Parts: sequence; structure tokens; C-alpha cells
Amino acid sequence: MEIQGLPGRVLDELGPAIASGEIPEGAVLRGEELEGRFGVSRTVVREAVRVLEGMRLVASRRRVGITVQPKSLWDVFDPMVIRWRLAGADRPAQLRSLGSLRVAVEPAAAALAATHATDDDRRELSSLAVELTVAAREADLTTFLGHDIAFHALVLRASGNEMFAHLGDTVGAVLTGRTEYHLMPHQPEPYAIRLHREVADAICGGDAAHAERAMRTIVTGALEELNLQLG
Amino acid sequence: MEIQGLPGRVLDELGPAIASGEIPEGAVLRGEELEGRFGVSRTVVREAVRVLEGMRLVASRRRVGITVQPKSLWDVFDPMVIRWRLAGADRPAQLRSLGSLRVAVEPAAAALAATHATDDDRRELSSLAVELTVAAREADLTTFLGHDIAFHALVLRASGNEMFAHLGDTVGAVLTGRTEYHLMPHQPEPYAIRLHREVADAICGGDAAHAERAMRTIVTGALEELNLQLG
DNA sequence: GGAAACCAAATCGTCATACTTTTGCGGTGT
DNA sequence: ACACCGCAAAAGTATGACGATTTGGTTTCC
Repeated sequence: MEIQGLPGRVLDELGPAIASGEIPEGAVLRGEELEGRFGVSRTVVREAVRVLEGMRLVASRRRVGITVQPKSLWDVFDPMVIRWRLAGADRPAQLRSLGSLRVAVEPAAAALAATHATDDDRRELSSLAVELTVAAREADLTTFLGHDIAFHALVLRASGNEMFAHLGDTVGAVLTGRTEYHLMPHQPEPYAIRLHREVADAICGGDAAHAERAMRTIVTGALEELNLQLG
Repeated sequence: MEIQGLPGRVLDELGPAIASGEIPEGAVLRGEELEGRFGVSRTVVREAVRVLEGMRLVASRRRVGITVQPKSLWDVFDPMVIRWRLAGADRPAQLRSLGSLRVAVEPAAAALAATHATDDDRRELSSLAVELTVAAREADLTTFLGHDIAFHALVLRASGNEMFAHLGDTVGAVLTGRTEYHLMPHQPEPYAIRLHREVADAICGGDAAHAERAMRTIVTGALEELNLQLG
């Protein structure tokens, strides 16, 4: 799901450098300079820069060059920007922002899912909840992570709201990052697991209020844990 | 805040055509065809297409052309995509999605603002609330809309969460669209106005729960009104 | 007759180059 | 000190040439 070819390669290097703050706000790059730095032609550099411009990471102006925009203008919802920031020095801030977003969105999505989910969704949700429980009991963190991601993505998708649905990948990235960087307990808490089952049961039973409450407990717990770990 | 030059012009025509569904999913465009259609060179077409590719609206593949991606892959949080969809045939669906998003995010933002807002924020919020009241009493819809947008944007910004803050413009676009298309009462409801004052007072007083509750009443009301109007 | 291998055309991808347009900066003159 | 003017630097655009790759048909061989 990446941009292909040479512009993609330029992007993969330039994007993270900017998103992580390595190239600071206000810095000015020249197209010619980038050509040399990456050993590609003008065409390629220009296309990569155009994409960064679409994300509002940079602005290109005649006679001056390609200037890195202030962070406040960045498209912070762009999946690439989120990935780049999660991978770089901005990771703590990005995790915090996403944590709050999850607290806002996921309970609402769970409530909607309770009334909008298809029968297939409900079945899959139930089975994910039990597999989650099994993986947790066996302390199989990799399998657990996969099912956890699938669970949250499914709830978001089952909400029937396309915007919520698109946060699935982002939430997945958060969960992955949290595990990779050891920002969560090495063994999933039994209480959190039970809450997942509760969410699944409530959604299957059409109990929106209960699903919302249980999901809110999950995500606020995750946010508190995060704030604890990050100080 | 637009992309400049010829690629921008191509984008302004091609983007809405795709986002509105006028060019359907799976449709295939050829670069050369676009050159003729817009009377510009390959360079320009390619850069515009790259930006659309960055938004996941299209994918460009050798020997086949530029194919419009299924809607489920679009970056539905991209401000340009949102604007294009709001302007086109997808407006109802887009308004519904954004309505649910507001219900999820704005109460959370209000709660955060109650503890994170600066003194300047609180002052400005208060003054916006009274100006809002005045404009509503005088039935000055244009001024009211401006203050309403500023109010919600300020709450989102004062939350201290950069992702919430970036939804300010989007919410502004929703409110503008709602007014333009006469999807709201021609005169603001006094009850809704009072709730805005309540939100402002709660945030100024640091009462997070109260701010959240009042804001939730506002946005759920707006969503219900929307569902009423759209059937 | 069917399947596998092969070939050719179509289309994007990349590069090199020349020309155009904008604009910041410095110099010049009052 | 101020305003004006011109130059040069940088991005913007256009075009021609070539390379890479994928698709789809065609041929060839069991």
C-alpha cells in the first residue's frame, strides 16, 4: 500500500526526516540539492515533493525553494504522516494524540456497531474475543497482538461509519508500536481481556450503552497506562 | 492554502470528479488522455496524479493506466477529499460521517479544554459565546456562522490535542455546508445557543464533565437535525 | 485441442534539456 | 532614508528520447 518507484524511495527518506523533526520547521531545501542527495532526476524529486506538499509538510515557492511548514499545518491524519511520526522522535506525542483520539472514537464506534453490525461482523467479533482470550492465557504476545488489532479494526468497521473504519489501520499501528516499544505490560491484563469479551457480547446483543461503556474502559485504561509509561 | 500552478488546476477538476463519483471506481484514465483534456504537459498531469495517488484516490500502473481506487481505500480524512465530497454528490454521506465524528470528538475535546485551555483561550471562548448570542438574537446568520465556526474550532484547539485541533477546519466546512444548503433552521435555536454559553462557562470554570455533557448535547442535536433533514 | 512459452504493443517511469515565470535581493539614484 | 529598477536564482512547464513492465494475443509443442 505504498507509493511505488523512485518517488516512493525519496518519500520514504524525506518524509520521515521531516516528520520526525530531523529537518526542522522553516528549513529550506532546494530541488537541485535533493536531486544530488538521492541521485535521481528532477522529475522524481518534483513528484515526491508534490506529495509532501499534498500532506502540507512542505510548501514550494519560486525563487526561495522548498520550505518545511510549521507542524501546525501538517495533515496529522494522513496515515503516512502518522507512521513516520510514530517511527521517529515524535513518537511519544503521536501516541498521546492517538490515545485521546481512541478514547473519543472507539466508544462511539462500539455503540454504533451494536446497532449497525452485520451478523457476520457479530460472529467474527465473538470468535476474535475468544481467540484473544486464549492467546492471552498462553502468553502468546504475537498472536494476541494480531487478534487485538483485528478486534478493534472490526469494531470500527462494523460501526458503519467510513471515517471510523479508516482509523482501523491507525489503531493497529498504535497497538503494534506499543507492543514493539514495550509500552504495555508484558502479559495482557486479565481485566482488559474480560472487557474485550464484554464489548463483543454487548455488540452481539445490541446493547449499545454497554458496548460503549466497556470500550471506554478499555481505551481510557490504555491511555492511562501510556501516560504512566511516558511519564 | 491550495496547491498552486497548473497541477493545482488539474487537481481542482479531477479531484472533485473522482471524489463525487462522477468518475466511478475502477475507471481507467490514461495520462495522455488527461494531457489533452486539460491542455497541459505530461509533467503537470503526472504531478497531479501523484497527489491523487497520495490520497489513495487513484493508483497508477504500467501498461494499464490510472485506475480509480475503490472508495474504501480513500484517505477520507484528507481535507481536500472531504471538501470535494462535501461539494459533490456524496455530500449527504459525508455529512453523516462527519456528524458522527463530531459526536465522538467534540465532547472529548471540550472535556480536555476544561483542563488544558490557556487563559487567553478561556477569555476568547467567553467573548465568542456572547457574540454568538448577540448574532443569533439579531438573526444575523452570516455573523453567527462565523462565530459558531470560531467557537468550535477554538474548543478543538484548546483541547491541546493536535489531532483534535486539525478537525477545526473540517468542522467549519460542515457548518458552512449545513448553512449553505439550508440544512439547519433558518434561525438558530435559543436552546442551542444557551448550550454554547454553557460549554464556554464550563470550560472557563474547569468543569470538564459539564463541558463534555453540554457539548455532547449540541453535537447530538446537530446530528439528529441532520438525519431529520436528510431523511 | 489444450497448455505453456513467447513475442509485441501499450503505457507508465525516468532522464536530460531547454525555455518560462516569478520573486527576492542588491544596487542605484534621488 | 526611501523608492525604484534590474538581475539572477529558483521553481514551473514543455518536450523528446529511452527504459521497464505488464498485458494479451499468438505461436508452438505436446
